[in-house]
Amino acid sequence: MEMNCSSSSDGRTALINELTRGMELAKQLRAHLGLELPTETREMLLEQILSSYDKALLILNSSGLVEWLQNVVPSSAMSGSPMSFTKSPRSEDFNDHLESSRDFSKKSRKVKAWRSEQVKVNLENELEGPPDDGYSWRKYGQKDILGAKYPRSYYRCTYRSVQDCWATKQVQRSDEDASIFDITYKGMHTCRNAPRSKSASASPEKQEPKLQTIEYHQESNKILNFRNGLSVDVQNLDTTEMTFPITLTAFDCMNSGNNTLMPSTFNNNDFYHSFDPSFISPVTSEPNYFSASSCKIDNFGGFPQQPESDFADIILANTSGTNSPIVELDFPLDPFHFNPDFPFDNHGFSR
DNA sequence: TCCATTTGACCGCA
DNA sequence: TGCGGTCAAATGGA
Repeated sequence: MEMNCSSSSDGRTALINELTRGMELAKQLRAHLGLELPTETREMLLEQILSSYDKALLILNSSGLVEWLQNVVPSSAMSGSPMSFTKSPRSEDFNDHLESSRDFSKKSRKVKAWRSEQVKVNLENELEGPPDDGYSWRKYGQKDILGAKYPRSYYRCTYRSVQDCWATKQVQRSDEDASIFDITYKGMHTCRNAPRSKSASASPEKQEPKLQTIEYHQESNKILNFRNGLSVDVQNLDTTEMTFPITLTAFDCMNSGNNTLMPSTFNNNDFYHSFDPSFISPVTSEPNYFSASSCKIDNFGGFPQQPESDFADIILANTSGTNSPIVELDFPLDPFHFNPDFPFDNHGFSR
Protein backbone atom coordinates (compact mmCIF):
# COMPACT_ATOMS: atom_id res chain seq x y z
CA MET A 1 0.00 0.00 0.00
CA GLU A 2 1.29 3.37 -0.96
CA MET A 3 1.10 6.39 1.20
CA ASN A 4 0.37 9.75 -0.13
CA CYS A 5 3.70 10.71 -1.56
CA SER A 6 3.83 14.31 -0.54
CA SER A 7 2.55 13.75 2.94
CA SER A 8 4.94 10.88 3.32
CA SER A 9 7.85 12.97 2.27
CA ASP A 10 6.89 15.92 4.40
CA GLY A 11 6.17 13.75 7.36
CA ARG A 12 9.43 11.90 6.92
CA THR A 13 11.41 15.08 6.81
CA ALA A 14 9.63 16.52 9.78
CA LEU A 15 10.03 13.27 11.64
CA ILE A 16 13.73 13.21 10.96
CA ASN A 17 14.01 16.75 12.12
CA GLU A 18 12.22 16.10 15.35
CA LEU A 19 14.16 12.94 16.10
CA THR A 20 17.38 14.74 15.34
CA ARG A 21 16.45 17.56 17.61
CA GLY A 22 15.67 15.07 20.32
CA MET A 23 19.05 13.49 19.80
CA GLU A 24 20.80 16.78 20.09
CA LEU A 25 18.96 17.70 23.23
CA ALA A 26 19.62 14.32 24.75
CA LYS A 27 23.26 14.77 24.03
CA GLN A 28 23.22 18.15 25.67
CA LEU A 29 21.59 16.62 28.67
CA ARG A 30 24.17 13.89 28.82
CA ALA A 31 26.91 16.47 28.64
CA HIS A 32 25.29 18.34 31.45
CA LEU A 33 24.81 15.35 33.66
CA GLY A 34 28.24 15.72 35.11
CA LEU A 35 27.76 19.38 35.70
CA GLU A 36 25.98 21.06 38.51
CA LEU A 37 23.24 22.57 36.50
CA PRO A 38 20.14 24.03 38.03
CA THR A 39 17.28 21.61 38.19
CA GLU A 40 15.26 23.95 36.05
CA THR A 41 17.78 23.74 33.26
CA ARG A 42 17.71 19.99 33.31
CA GLU A 43 13.96 19.96 33.38
CA MET A 44 13.86 22.34 30.49
CA LEU A 45 16.13 20.08 28.49
CA LEU A 46 14.00 17.10 29.36
CA GLU A 47 10.88 18.91 28.35
CA GLN A 48 12.37 19.88 25.04
CA ILE A 49 13.54 16.37 24.41
CA LEU A 50 10.22 14.87 25.18
CA SER A 51 8.54 17.55 23.18
CA SER A 52 10.58 16.61 20.16
CA TYR A 53 9.61 13.00 20.46
CA ASP A 54 6.04 13.98 20.97
CA LYS A 55 6.14 15.90 17.77
CA ALA A 56 7.82 13.04 16.01
CA LEU A 57 5.06 10.74 17.04
CA LEU A 58 2.45 13.19 16.02
CA ILE A 59 4.11 13.45 12.66
CA LEU A 60 4.13 9.70 12.41
CA ASN A 61 0.50 9.75 13.17
CA SER A 62 -0.69 12.66 11.14
CA SER A 63 1.39 11.97 8.09
CA GLY A 64 -0.05 8.54 7.74
CA LEU A 65 3.23 6.82 8.45
CA VAL A 66 1.70 4.77 11.19
CA GLU A 67 -1.11 3.69 9.00
CA TRP A 68 1.32 2.81 6.33
CA LEU A 69 3.46 0.85 8.77
CA GLN A 70 0.52 -1.15 9.88
CA ASN A 71 -0.52 -1.84 6.38
CA VAL A 72 2.86 -3.05 5.25
CA VAL A 73 3.49 -5.20 8.27
CA PRO A 74 2.08 -8.66 7.72
CA SER A 75 -0.33 -9.64 10.40
CA SER A 76 1.64 -12.78 10.93
CA ALA A 77 4.53 -10.67 12.00
CA MET A 78 2.45 -8.79 14.47
CA SER A 79 2.94 -11.20 17.29
CA GLY A 80 5.64 -11.92 19.73
CA SER A 81 6.96 -8.46 19.62
CA PRO A 82 7.73 -6.16 22.42
CA MET A 83 5.71 -3.51 20.73
CA SER A 84 2.19 -4.42 21.42
CA PHE A 85 -1.12 -3.19 20.22
CA THR A 86 -2.52 -3.01 23.63
CA LYS A 87 -5.97 -1.95 24.41
CA SER A 88 -6.71 1.48 25.49
CA PRO A 89 -6.72 2.08 29.20
CA ARG A 90 -10.40 2.60 28.76
CA SER A 91 -10.76 0.01 26.13
CA GLU A 92 -14.45 -0.17 26.58
CA ASP A 93 -14.53 3.33 25.32
CA PHE A 94 -12.29 2.68 22.46
CA ASN A 95 -14.95 2.56 19.86
CA ASP A 96 -16.47 5.56 21.45
CA HIS A 97 -13.24 7.36 20.96
CA LEU A 98 -13.15 6.39 17.38
CA GLU A 99 -16.68 7.41 16.87
CA SER A 100 -16.09 10.66 18.53
CA SER A 101 -13.04 11.15 16.44
CA ARG A 102 -14.99 10.67 13.30
CA ASP A 103 -17.72 12.84 14.57
CA PHE A 104 -15.28 15.49 15.55
CA SER A 105 -13.57 15.36 12.24
CA LYS A 106 -16.79 16.18 10.54
CA LYS A 107 -17.91 18.82 12.90
CA SER A 108 -14.64 20.47 13.62
CA ARG A 109 -12.68 21.05 10.53
CA LYS A 110 -11.87 17.48 9.84
CA VAL A 111 -9.18 17.20 12.42
CA LYS A 112 -7.78 13.78 11.80
CA ALA A 113 -5.24 13.23 14.48
CA TRP A 114 -6.04 12.94 18.08
CA ARG A 115 -4.30 11.56 21.03
CA SER A 116 -5.16 10.63 24.53
CA GLU A 117 -3.21 10.43 27.65
CA GLN A 118 -3.75 9.28 31.15
CA VAL A 119 -2.76 11.59 33.88
CA LYS A 120 -2.58 10.43 37.42
CA VAL A 121 -2.95 13.09 40.01
CA ASN A 122 -1.89 12.81 43.57
CA LEU A 123 -4.53 12.60 46.19
CA GLU A 124 -4.31 16.17 47.28
CA ASN A 125 -5.00 17.32 43.76
CA GLU A 126 -7.57 14.72 43.13
CA LEU A 127 -10.50 16.96 43.76
CA GLU A 128 -9.08 19.69 41.61
CA GLY A 129 -9.25 17.78 38.42
CA PRO A 130 -6.49 17.00 35.98
CA PRO A 131 -3.28 19.01 36.22
CA ASP A 132 -2.78 22.13 34.24
CA ASP A 133 -1.24 21.26 30.91
CA GLY A 134 -0.07 24.76 30.21
CA TYR A 135 -2.66 25.73 27.69
CA SER A 136 -5.64 27.87 28.30
CA TRP A 137 -8.79 25.84 28.02
CA ARG A 138 -12.37 26.84 28.22
CA LYS A 139 -14.91 24.33 29.32
CA TYR A 140 -17.85 24.21 27.00
CA GLY A 141 -19.70 21.14 28.06
CA GLN A 142 -20.06 18.22 30.34
CA LYS A 143 -21.87 15.00 29.71
CA ASP A 144 -22.71 11.95 31.65
CA ILE A 145 -21.32 9.08 29.70
CA LEU A 146 -23.14 5.81 29.58
CA GLY A 147 -21.42 3.30 31.80
CA ALA A 148 -18.99 5.80 33.16
CA LYS A 149 -19.05 6.73 36.78
CA TYR A 150 -17.90 10.25 36.18
CA PRO A 151 -19.05 12.80 33.64
CA ARG A 152 -16.88 13.75 30.71
CA SER A 153 -15.83 17.35 30.42
CA TYR A 154 -15.27 19.10 27.15
CA TYR A 155 -12.77 21.87 26.72
CA ARG A 156 -11.68 23.98 23.81
CA CYS A 157 -8.91 26.46 23.43
CA THR A 158 -9.70 29.79 25.01
CA TYR A 159 -8.38 31.50 21.90
CA ARG A 160 -10.61 29.64 19.53
CA SER A 161 -12.45 32.72 18.40
CA VAL A 162 -9.63 35.22 18.44
CA GLN A 163 -6.92 33.03 16.98
CA ASP A 164 -8.95 30.43 15.25
CA CYS A 165 -7.43 27.71 17.37
CA TRP A 166 -9.53 24.59 17.19
CA ALA A 167 -7.75 22.44 19.70
CA THR A 168 -10.08 20.66 22.05
CA LYS A 169 -9.74 18.14 24.77
CA GLN A 170 -11.98 15.81 26.69
CA VAL A 171 -11.34 14.91 30.26
CA GLN A 172 -12.77 11.76 31.71
CA ARG A 173 -12.03 10.56 35.18
CA SER A 174 -11.24 6.91 35.30
CA ASP A 175 -13.85 4.64 36.75
CA GLU A 176 -11.29 2.37 38.26
CA ASP A 177 -9.06 4.98 39.77
CA ALA A 178 -10.48 8.38 40.48
CA SER A 179 -7.03 9.81 40.59
CA ILE A 180 -6.53 9.02 36.93
CA PHE A 181 -7.84 11.25 34.21
CA ASP A 182 -8.13 10.14 30.64
CA ILE A 183 -7.49 13.21 28.56
CA THR A 184 -8.18 13.13 24.87
CA TYR A 185 -6.75 15.90 22.79
CA LYS A 186 -8.16 16.67 19.40
CA GLY A 187 -6.52 18.97 17.00
CA MET A 188 -3.39 20.96 17.43
CA HIS A 189 -3.04 24.34 18.96
CA THR A 190 -2.67 26.93 16.28
CA CYS A 191 -2.91 29.78 18.70
CA ARG A 192 0.18 31.77 19.46
CA ASN A 193 -0.25 31.42 23.16
CA ALA A 194 2.58 29.21 24.20
CA PRO A 195 1.93 26.80 26.98
CA ARG A 196 3.24 27.97 30.25
CA SER A 197 6.35 26.21 31.34
CA LYS A 198 5.50 23.71 33.99
CA SER A 199 8.90 23.98 35.47
CA ALA A 200 8.59 27.69 35.65
CA SER A 201 5.06 27.83 36.85
CA ALA A 202 5.10 25.15 39.43
CA SER A 203 7.42 24.24 42.16
CA PRO A 204 9.00 20.82 41.96
CA GLU A 205 6.85 19.71 44.81
CA LYS A 206 3.79 20.54 42.83
CA GLN A 207 4.86 18.60 39.82
CA GLU A 208 3.52 15.47 41.30
CA PRO A 209 1.11 14.36 38.62
CA LYS A 210 2.62 11.56 36.69
CA LEU A 211 2.17 10.90 33.08
CA GLN A 212 1.26 7.31 32.63
CA THR A 213 0.20 6.91 29.10
CA ILE A 214 -0.04 9.01 26.04
CA GLU A 215 -1.66 7.63 22.98
CA TYR A 216 -1.74 8.97 19.52
CA HIS A 217 -4.80 8.14 17.57
CA GLN A 218 -5.60 8.40 13.97
CA GLU A 219 -8.89 8.54 12.26
CA SER A 220 -7.91 5.35 10.55
CA ASN A 221 -8.24 3.65 13.88
CA LYS A 222 -4.56 3.42 14.56
CA ILE A 223 -2.98 4.50 17.74
CA LEU A 224 0.49 5.09 18.87
CA ASN A 225 0.73 4.62 22.51
CA PHE A 226 3.52 6.68 23.86
CA ARG A 227 4.53 5.70 27.32
CA ASN A 228 6.78 7.82 29.36
CA GLY A 229 7.58 9.91 26.41
CA LEU A 230 9.29 7.23 24.41
CA SER A 231 7.65 3.89 24.75
CA VAL A 232 5.38 3.32 21.86
CA ASP A 233 2.42 1.10 21.51
CA VAL A 234 0.64 1.02 18.26
CA GLN A 235 -2.92 0.22 18.71
CA ASN A 236 -5.41 -1.10 16.33
CA LEU A 237 -9.06 -0.46 16.31
CA ASP A 238 -9.44 -4.11 16.84
CA THR A 239 -9.97 -4.79 20.46
CA THR A 240 -7.97 -7.93 20.16
CA GLU A 241 -4.54 -7.49 21.49
CA MET A 242 -1.92 -7.31 18.85
CA THR A 243 1.76 -6.87 18.84
CA PHE A 244 3.85 -4.80 16.60
CA PRO A 245 7.22 -6.14 15.66
CA ILE A 246 9.32 -3.11 15.99
CA THR A 247 11.73 -2.67 18.73
CA LEU A 248 14.18 -0.66 16.86
CA THR A 249 17.76 -0.08 17.73
CA ALA A 250 20.02 2.25 15.94
CA PHE A 251 22.30 -0.63 15.28
CA ASP A 252 19.52 -2.53 13.72
CA CYS A 253 18.82 0.40 11.57
CA MET A 254 22.28 0.23 10.22
CA ASN A 255 22.34 -3.48 9.84
CA SER A 256 18.88 -4.44 8.98
CA GLY A 257 19.91 -6.09 5.77
CA ASN A 258 16.78 -6.67 3.81
CA ASN A 259 14.85 -4.78 6.38
CA THR A 260 15.54 -1.39 5.09
CA LEU A 261 13.67 0.82 7.41
CA MET A 262 16.30 3.29 8.20
CA PRO A 263 18.11 3.52 4.95
CA SER A 264 14.91 4.03 3.12
CA THR A 265 13.42 6.18 5.77
CA PHE A 266 16.21 8.47 6.56
CA ASN A 267 18.49 8.54 3.61
CA ASN A 268 16.99 11.83 2.75
CA ASN A 269 19.34 13.55 5.10
CA ASP A 270 21.98 10.94 5.54
CA PHE A 271 20.23 10.51 8.77
CA TYR A 272 21.70 7.35 10.03
CA HIS A 273 25.17 8.28 8.98
CA SER A 274 24.96 11.06 11.43
CA PHE A 275 24.86 8.93 14.52
CA ASP A 276 27.98 8.91 16.50
CA PRO A 277 29.61 5.58 17.22
CA SER A 278 28.40 5.37 20.75
CA PHE A 279 24.90 5.49 19.51
CA ILE A 280 25.38 3.09 16.69
CA SER A 281 27.13 0.44 18.67
CA PRO A 282 24.80 -2.15 20.11
CA VAL A 283 27.34 -3.53 22.47
CA THR A 284 28.67 -0.45 24.04
CA SER A 285 28.86 -0.67 27.75
CA GLU A 286 27.41 2.73 28.00
CA PRO A 287 23.96 3.78 27.10
CA ASN A 288 23.54 4.60 23.50
CA TYR A 289 22.76 8.15 22.79
CA PHE A 290 21.50 9.97 19.85
CA SER A 291 23.99 12.35 18.50
CA ALA A 292 23.38 15.00 15.98
CA SER A 293 26.86 16.34 16.19
CA SER A 294 27.59 15.52 12.65
CA CYS A 295 24.09 15.57 11.45
CA LYS A 296 23.55 17.54 8.34
CA ILE A 297 20.19 18.68 9.49
CA ASP A 298 20.70 22.11 10.83
CA ASN A 299 17.20 23.28 11.15
CA PHE A 300 13.95 21.91 12.29
CA GLY A 301 11.88 22.99 9.40
CA GLY A 302 9.30 20.90 7.75
CA PHE A 303 7.12 20.91 10.76
CA PRO A 304 5.09 23.95 11.56
CA GLN A 305 7.03 25.63 14.25
CA GLN A 306 4.97 27.01 16.99
CA PRO A 307 6.06 29.31 19.70
CA GLU A 308 6.27 26.36 21.98
CA SER A 309 5.68 22.73 21.59
CA ASP A 310 2.13 21.76 21.34
CA PHE A 311 2.98 18.89 23.51
CA ALA A 312 5.15 20.39 26.11
CA ASP A 313 2.12 20.27 28.23
CA ILE A 314 2.29 16.58 28.59
CA ILE A 315 5.80 16.36 29.81
CA LEU A 316 5.65 14.79 33.17
CA ALA A 317 8.32 13.44 35.29
CA ASN A 318 7.62 10.00 36.49
CA THR A 319 9.16 7.06 34.78
CA SER A 320 8.59 4.59 37.50
CA GLY A 321 6.51 1.53 37.06
CA THR A 322 6.51 1.88 33.37
CA ASN A 323 9.51 0.00 32.28
CA SER A 324 7.64 -1.01 29.28
CA PRO A 325 9.26 -3.60 27.13
CA ILE A 326 7.77 -1.90 24.18
CA VAL A 327 10.58 0.38 23.27
CA GLU A 328 13.43 0.05 25.59
CA LEU A 329 14.29 3.63 25.86
CA ASP A 330 14.33 4.51 29.43
CA PHE A 331 14.81 7.92 28.16
CA PRO A 332 17.19 9.58 28.10
CA LEU A 333 19.61 7.08 29.44
CA ASP A 334 18.64 3.92 27.69
CA PRO A 335 19.06 3.01 24.09
CA PHE A 336 16.36 3.22 21.54
CA HIS A 337 15.95 -0.16 19.99
CA PHE A 338 14.95 -0.91 16.49
CA ASN A 339 14.05 -4.46 15.78
CA PRO A 340 15.75 -5.97 12.75
CA ASP A 341 12.78 -8.21 12.26
CA PHE A 342 10.62 -5.33 11.38
CA PRO A 343 9.69 -5.95 7.78
CA PHE A 344 10.08 -2.56 6.34
CA ASP A 345 10.68 -2.05 2.73
CA ASN A 346 11.11 0.94 0.59
CA HIS A 347 8.07 1.30 -1.44
CA GLY A 348 5.92 3.00 1.09
CA PHE A 349 8.40 5.73 1.65
CA SER A 350 9.38 6.16 -1.92
CA ARG A 351 8.19 9.12 -3.80
C1' DT B 1 -18.82 44.50 32.58
C1' DC B 2 -16.23 40.78 31.22
C1' DC B 3 -15.13 36.15 31.29
C1' DA B 4 -15.52 31.34 32.64
C1' DT B 5 -18.50 27.73 34.05
C1' DT B 6 -22.84 25.28 34.21
C1' DT B 7 -26.43 22.90 32.14
C1' DG B 8 -30.37 21.91 29.31
C1' DA B 9 -31.29 21.75 24.41
C1' DC B 10 -30.10 20.51 20.03
C1' DC B 11 -27.79 17.92 16.32
C1' DG B 12 -25.71 14.08 13.82
C1' DC B 13 -24.77 9.42 13.61
C1' DA B 14 -25.33 4.48 14.01
C1' DT C 1 -34.10 6.05 19.26
C1' DG C 2 -30.15 6.47 22.17
C1' DC C 3 -25.78 8.34 22.69
C1' DG C 4 -21.93 11.52 22.41
C1' DG C 5 -20.57 16.11 21.13
C1' DT C 6 -21.57 20.91 20.75
C1' DC C 7 -24.20 25.09 21.35
C1' DA C 8 -25.82 28.83 23.84
C1' DA C 9 -28.49 30.96 27.52
C1' DA C 10 -28.18 31.43 32.39
C1' DT C 11 -25.37 32.07 36.21
C1' DG C 12 -21.63 33.47 39.13
C1' DG C 13 -17.19 35.49 40.32
C1' DA C 14 -13.63 38.99 39.87
